[in-house]
Amino acid sequence: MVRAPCCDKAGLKKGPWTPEEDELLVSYIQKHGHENWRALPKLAGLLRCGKSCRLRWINYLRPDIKRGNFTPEEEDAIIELHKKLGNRWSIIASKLPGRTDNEIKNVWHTHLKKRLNGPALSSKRRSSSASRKSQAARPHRPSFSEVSSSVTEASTAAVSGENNSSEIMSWNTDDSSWESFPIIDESFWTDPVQSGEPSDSTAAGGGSEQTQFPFPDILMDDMGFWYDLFIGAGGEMIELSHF
DNA sequence: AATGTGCTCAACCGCAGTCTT
DNA sequence: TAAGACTGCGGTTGAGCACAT
Repeated sequence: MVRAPCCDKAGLKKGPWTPEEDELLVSYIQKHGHENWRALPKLAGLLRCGKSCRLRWINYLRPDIKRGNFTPEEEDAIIELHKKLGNRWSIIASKLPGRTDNEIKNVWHTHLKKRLNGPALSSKRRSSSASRKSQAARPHRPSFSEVSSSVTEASTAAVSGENNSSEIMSWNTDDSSWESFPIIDESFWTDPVQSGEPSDSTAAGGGSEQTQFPFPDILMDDMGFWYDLFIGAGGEMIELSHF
């Protein structure tokens, strides 16, 4: 085989990422994208394996990560989707804009599972992340804007959290450019009008306990294929994909 | 104030599927 | 077609924090 041998772990750093490493990673991806994770750390000057870089980017440095606590609507969505899909966290995450599979997995194991199975949360902790007063002593967890603003201010001026912008940036690997998308704020989860009234199909069943929320709805067709629908801005149903 | 316990979450590990040569 | 490289996913772990005693 012509390819280089698999990840040589000797000398590669592990553990929490430093702000300097974050900056290197963001800076590199801004300029070159992330087509080859394995080669990326070397090219970016990082002593990390590609896997670690990918994880860091996907879970924390990506510009479209939604920060903050999970809303009750999001939690309900996770529960509903988990009923249908099981532990397919990446698919569940794809239905919750701005949330990562890792984050959802954590919330499920530490919070939602207990809410479903057992008695209410212990008296010691009544909310998950909401009760955390400070993250200061934790490993550095910067926002994308925090990292990228020190890299190239111009390219990230509209990133979430800055300038009260209503857009987030996303790297398009097809044409190696940044794309902007509307920010989905808290009201997205709580205001059904904003994202279009869900069709009757999700609310049908008169008085059923089925949660009504503006997420893609997972359905199974006659052939046994799962597919999902997303409620468009005008309330129309948009089929996204089969899986 | 000190200690113990439980919780959170960032990050790692290993596996499986896909891709490339 | 086979073999190895690469990517993505789910499970798990452990450091550090909050809260109770």
